[in-house]
Amino acid sequence: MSKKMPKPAASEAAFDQTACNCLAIRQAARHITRAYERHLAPEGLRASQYSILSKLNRLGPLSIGELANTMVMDRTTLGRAIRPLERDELLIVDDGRDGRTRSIRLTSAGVAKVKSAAIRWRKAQKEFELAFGTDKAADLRSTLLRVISAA
Amino acid sequence: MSKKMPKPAASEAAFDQTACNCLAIRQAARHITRAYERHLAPEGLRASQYSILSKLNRLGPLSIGELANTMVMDRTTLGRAIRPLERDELLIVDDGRDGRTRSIRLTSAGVAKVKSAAIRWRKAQKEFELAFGTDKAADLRSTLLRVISAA
DNA sequence: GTCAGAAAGGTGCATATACACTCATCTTGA
DNA sequence: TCAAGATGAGTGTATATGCACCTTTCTGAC
Repeated sequence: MSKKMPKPAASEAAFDQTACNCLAIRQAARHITRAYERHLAPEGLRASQYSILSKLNRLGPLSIGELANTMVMDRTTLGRAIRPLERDELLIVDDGRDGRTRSIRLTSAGVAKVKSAAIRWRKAQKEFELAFGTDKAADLRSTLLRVISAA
Repeated sequence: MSKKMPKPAASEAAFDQTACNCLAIRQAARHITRAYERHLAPEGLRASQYSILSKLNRLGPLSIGELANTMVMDRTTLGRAIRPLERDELLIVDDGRDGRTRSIRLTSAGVAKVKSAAIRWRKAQKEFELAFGTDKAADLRSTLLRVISAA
């Protein structure tokens, strides 16, 4: 067997229990999320909440489904994720273009929150890229985009 | 400003709201997790549950803290994650080496579950690597390991 | 031996995540 | 016009995630 081989042959790689792509990315995601959330905590925002506000700020009002798509998130997950933000009056959900669709948009408080939280986000981003490398981070992001579009 | 520049200068990259490392990795993690969980669903296992069982199978009995560390997971998260597995009698938690520590180990049903689930896992792994590339996947995993150790 | 601090774990709380299922609305073809 | 299928969203359920705070147990210095 290949017990002592440092690298299994490519044909065997898919059977190496220690080489799980899913575990690898989930671990890294947990790690990075914790780091970013430590920075965002003073604003009372979780990482995904900041992402949602930031997206809305850049793209303008979106439906539940549209926002979920841009976040690579299940529609039902997003539908619940916006509730704390709605409760805190950072965004408003009202009727969309037809009777089925709902439209999510930032309030002025939401816009202000994005603005102040962005300062924290930048620190998190800088901290990560200082340790990991700015170019490496850019490469990683583009790789992760390919993950989403490829598989 | 640089509205039409396809790539902001490196010095500005950290301020590009669309270049969030945290969002990028969380999106990709959601995407991959969904794919793997679709394969694992017939076994009644979530992705992290399979990871836990697989780790225990390879490493033998571990304490809560040890297992949490190897999973890059908070201790309290893991402490709760094992409960469904304990309930389903795939693992057992008993006393560890001293009065504080607890020891988690697979039952024979747990070992059997890892074995049957591994077949599904292999299919998920193959499916992903077929679309993304086996070598690219190996590169990605090593990059993600550096993410964890670097930042 | 005792007490301070470290170490291991558990609980309360809030949010994150997605599937199966259901409901309401819209669109389209007959 | 109206019924079938498509589309958008909400609910029920179960697990995932980690912080703040707490208790128990251990370890060392004295």
